[in-house]
Amino acid sequence: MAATIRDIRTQTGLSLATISKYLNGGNVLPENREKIETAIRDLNYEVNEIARGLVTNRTKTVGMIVYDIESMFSGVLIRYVGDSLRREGYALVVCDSCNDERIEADNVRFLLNKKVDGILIIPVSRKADFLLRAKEKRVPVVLMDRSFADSDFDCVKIDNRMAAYRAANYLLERGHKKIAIIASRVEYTGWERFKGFQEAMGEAGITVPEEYCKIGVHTIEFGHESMLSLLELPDRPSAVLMTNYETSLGAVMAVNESRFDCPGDISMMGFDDLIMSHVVKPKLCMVVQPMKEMCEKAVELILSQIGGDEKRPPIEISMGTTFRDGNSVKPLQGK
Amino acid sequence: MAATIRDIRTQTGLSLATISKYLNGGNVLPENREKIETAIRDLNYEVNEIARGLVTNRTKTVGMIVYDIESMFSGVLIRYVGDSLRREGYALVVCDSCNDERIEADNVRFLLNKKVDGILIIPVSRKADFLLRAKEKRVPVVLMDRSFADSDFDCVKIDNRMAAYRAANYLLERGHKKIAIIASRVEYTGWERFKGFQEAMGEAGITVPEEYCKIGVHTIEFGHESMLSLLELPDRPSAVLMTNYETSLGAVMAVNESRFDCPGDISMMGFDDLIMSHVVKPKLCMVVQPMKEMCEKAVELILSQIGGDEKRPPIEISMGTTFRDGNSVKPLQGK
DNA sequence: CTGTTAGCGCCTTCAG
DNA sequence: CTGAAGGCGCTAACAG
Repeated sequence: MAATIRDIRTQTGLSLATISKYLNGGNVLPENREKIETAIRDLNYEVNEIARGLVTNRTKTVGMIVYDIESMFSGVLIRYVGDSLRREGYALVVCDSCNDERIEADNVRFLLNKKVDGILIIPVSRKADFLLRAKEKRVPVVLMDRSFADSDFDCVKIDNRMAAYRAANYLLERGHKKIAIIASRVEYTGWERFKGFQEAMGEAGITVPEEYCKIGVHTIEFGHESMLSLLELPDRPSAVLMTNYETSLGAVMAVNESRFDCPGDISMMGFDDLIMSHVVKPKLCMVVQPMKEMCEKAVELILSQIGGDEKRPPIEISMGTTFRDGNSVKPLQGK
Repeated sequence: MAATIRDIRTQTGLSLATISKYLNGGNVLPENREKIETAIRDLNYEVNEIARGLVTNRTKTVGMIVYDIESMFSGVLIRYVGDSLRREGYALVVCDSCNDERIEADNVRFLLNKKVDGILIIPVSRKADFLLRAKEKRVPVVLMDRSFADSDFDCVKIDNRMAAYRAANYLLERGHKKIAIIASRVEYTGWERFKGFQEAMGEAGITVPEEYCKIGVHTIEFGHESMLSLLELPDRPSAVLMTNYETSLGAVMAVNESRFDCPGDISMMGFDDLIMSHVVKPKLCMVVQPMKEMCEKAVELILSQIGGDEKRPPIEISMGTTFRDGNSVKPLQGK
């Protein structure tokens, strides 16, 4: 049996209160402190977090609900979040929504039942209803990567419209006019990015033909097939913007398998500098999200909610993106 | 405040014991059962797992330690394990060892401290020392994907040697003699597979030249650069075996970027049918691991240990692999 | 600074 | 089948 606080009492002759206080960083006479410390060592004592949790109503555990754990993007977020949390002694319980709103709602219930101290979530649903229970129970929630139309939750994401807007302008400035896009109607981010793209094109006075707009899902497959069909178009675009990691990867593969050359025949601009870019040829120009910073910020927010007694208004953080230069975009003569 | 068992008492007039028994599936008079059930609904009662855990010494939580959470392989395992566990009401706490033995040992300590009911682990270390503490505390452990030289833990994996052995023979039977391999000296599986490969080649009376053996790490980068350098060899191999998902992916990309054609100039055989294969050209021949089954089995084992009172001897399950046919291997005229 | 005394919410003997 | 009482390991007021 593991040693308990009582065993320490019998060995030191001190009272439970004193020992507890010591364990929680209170002030104790140096002489007693000494005694306790040796007792802890002798007995191999470790606090029982469960017992502590029962009284403090804290579990030192936070839940993270991701839209799809098989996506690279989720994987990276889990990693950074896990790291940051761990550094503060918190465990991370991961739940996968499999891109399904029903499962997502279920995940929230599950985590609340497990008494997590807070929930980080990359939501699938576009409405916040399913988070109501968390709010009722006053379990802090932080949205990541995506937000709701009128959310009053903390949220950490990037400015998706702006990112795509700037990406489109980058291409426009280099003389491209026939620009296609591979985006998503399912994923919030894909949709936002599509709007940013449209905005830039609109301002440039260009109407994007329908066959240049590949709006589907953020998967490797979709990126792949979209790029293939774009390449086969009679009036081939001169540049393509892929709005996330998976579609970027799929599109690059498609081009490399084809008889076309990038950037010779077609220019490409991607999203999310994960592994691929260090490997793939050509070196892809891309919009880079500050993944690590996002995660650290999200953890900071959730911990501040957990620790904070006075509740503050929700904070929505929109981070900027950066460009990574490559050689996948050819400047055209025009302009 | 959430409702407690006491609130149910006041509403039903029954005693705590009766209610508790009901909650744990015991027999209760139908009339009382009725009362309790309506009270539960009225009060929105949910058992407090924390409190229950304190007395039963169970948390309904298991930990999973993966060697590297950014690897696709880990991602898939986490997914299936999480699913199976969840179905039984268990939460999954994920820890990333970042391929570092020190972090790995720390993860074990952390999980034990969090009082998980069991630990699933894809180990980084090749020795089991760091798991001793778990054994002392009688926390069940199940190894996944990799095992130790003399482990007495439950373990679920594939027969790596045999898988590679058969893969090599597949190539040999189709007349290939100049076969190269991309494997790993770091990852247990890569090393095992390398041995299986060597065995098959040895039996075929072929000595594999040193420059055909790319032994490094299981990363996309390594697969990529290895394939590039193999392609540049004066005496180019006619076929290459990649021993895991990441190296397969990297190698395919390398070939597609190069001036060589698969299977025209070079044949390829990969490992692990994750996403890539549905996308990539050519359709890759590969060794497929029964990921889902492995995970289900692992969960079954850990739960049986958790639930079982009498302890049984450790079980080591070695699953078979299957082939997925493709068109990345060209039969040679010889033989 | 230290000790005493209650619980946190639940389960589990025991009697009845 | 039901009820009463004790305790899981720890924290949180209070007094001293």
